[in-house]
Amino acid sequence: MVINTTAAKAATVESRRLSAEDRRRQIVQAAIELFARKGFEGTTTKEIALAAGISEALIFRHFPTKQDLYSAIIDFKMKECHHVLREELREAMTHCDDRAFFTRLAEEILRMYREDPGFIRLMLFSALEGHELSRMVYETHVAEMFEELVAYIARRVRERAFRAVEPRVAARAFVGMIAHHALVRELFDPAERLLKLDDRAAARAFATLFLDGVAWRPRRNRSSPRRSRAR
Amino acid sequence: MVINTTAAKAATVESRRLSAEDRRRQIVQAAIELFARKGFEGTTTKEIALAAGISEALIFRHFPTKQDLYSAIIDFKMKECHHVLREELREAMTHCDDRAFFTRLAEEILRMYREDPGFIRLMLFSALEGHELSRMVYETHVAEMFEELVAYIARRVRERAFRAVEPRVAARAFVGMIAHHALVRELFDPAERLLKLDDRAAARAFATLFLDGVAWRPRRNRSSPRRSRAR
DNA sequence: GAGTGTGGTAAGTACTTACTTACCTTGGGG
DNA sequence: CCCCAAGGTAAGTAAGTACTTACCACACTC
Repeated sequence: MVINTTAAKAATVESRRLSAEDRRRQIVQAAIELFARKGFEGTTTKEIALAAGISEALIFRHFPTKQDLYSAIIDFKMKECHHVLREELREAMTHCDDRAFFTRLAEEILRMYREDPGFIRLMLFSALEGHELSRMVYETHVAEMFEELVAYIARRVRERAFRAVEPRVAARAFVGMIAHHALVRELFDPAERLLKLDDRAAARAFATLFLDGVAWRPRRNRSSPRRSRAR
Repeated sequence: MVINTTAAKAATVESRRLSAEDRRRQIVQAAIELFARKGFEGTTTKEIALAAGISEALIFRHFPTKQDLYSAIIDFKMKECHHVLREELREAMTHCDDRAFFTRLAEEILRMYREDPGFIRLMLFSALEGHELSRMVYETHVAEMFEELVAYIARRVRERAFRAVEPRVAARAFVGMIAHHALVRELFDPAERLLKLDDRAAARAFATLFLDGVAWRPRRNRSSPRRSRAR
């Protein structure tokens, strides 16, 4: 098994004389981490250099300006995102297995937030600081996923499996439950004081809630007491 | 009608020799606006001075450090927030008018985001940059509102008006729909390309969705065709 | 093994930052 | 009227900041 010399070195000595491409990638990685933690404005090129274990000058050899480094991050993240819905989701869609579809979708979103919290922080910083990253990701990847979800809901409405809800509203509502929950846990309540819930249980609960609502309604085989559902 | 001299001047001449208290307040206001737009790190004391129409030195006469200015903002915002649920909401609660309660609650949240987008930006920047503001507001005001909502849902579950949902999960879900929608519009899709919806319609739609879910279920007086709601 | 191109850095530069100092200005009470 | 405390500022300072310059080191070719 032949190993790339530079890669081998990088792995062992923690970087000495990488190829330009490897070094660029390494700098981008370090920058992503720092921008996600402290924002673009809050991060200095010196810190990035330190984190990457190199001199500040080397950053500027690879990226003429700090802004160019940010642009490289955008390219990197735009390529990395592969948000075409996963196979099992498509399968649930074609089988009209709503419960499975929405549960899995929720799990996917929660997994994304859990596995790469830096990305959501990057997106938020980007949106707040007015950089392009968030706009680009939102207009391509997020919009694409959203439209697929809308299309599915619209179909289920046509098929009379769903009530006559506005598909775009329903889609926003469902994604909202999940994304808000994940965001709150990441940003505001990491100790989960207000709500402690593992991802699978959350996905199941939100999917159920989305499909059935909370208001009690009579089922065939039940007959519990019930009070006003006024107006 | 007797008018405070300094206040009168402030109103007309746009600030000349204010009282210390008035000046402090004015500086805090200017800082809030800038921190909300560009974050703590992204805002310079010079900019704040310019926005307030005073010299930089004056800021430091009133606030020893930039961080102290931020702390003053926290105090200010903590007092300003008065999130005890409004009267009409309490009324809907006691009357068990679920439809009205959840619609109004959604309207309130949407109104808050709409009227003071700066506040949510401040909260997000605070959480991302790791300052105290977001933690304090969340642990007091947000938690308080959340617990009231949880209590209401729990009661409605006991009364068999709601299915046996986990109240905290349901509360998170409902707030999530609304907050996510408002956040997306503020940060990612101000042009409302993915979903255009005025606040009243949104509140109504989300409340309905929360109460009834999307899945079609037979009603007394209807009999539409319907397909699998598998598993 | 001299030459050369590429990876890498130490030590700057010009400018900005949060924060100071030393000094004016004003209004209201004696 | 005059005085002085409190409001206000011009002009700093030291420590960053993004970015440069001039130079070194090593691998590889001829």
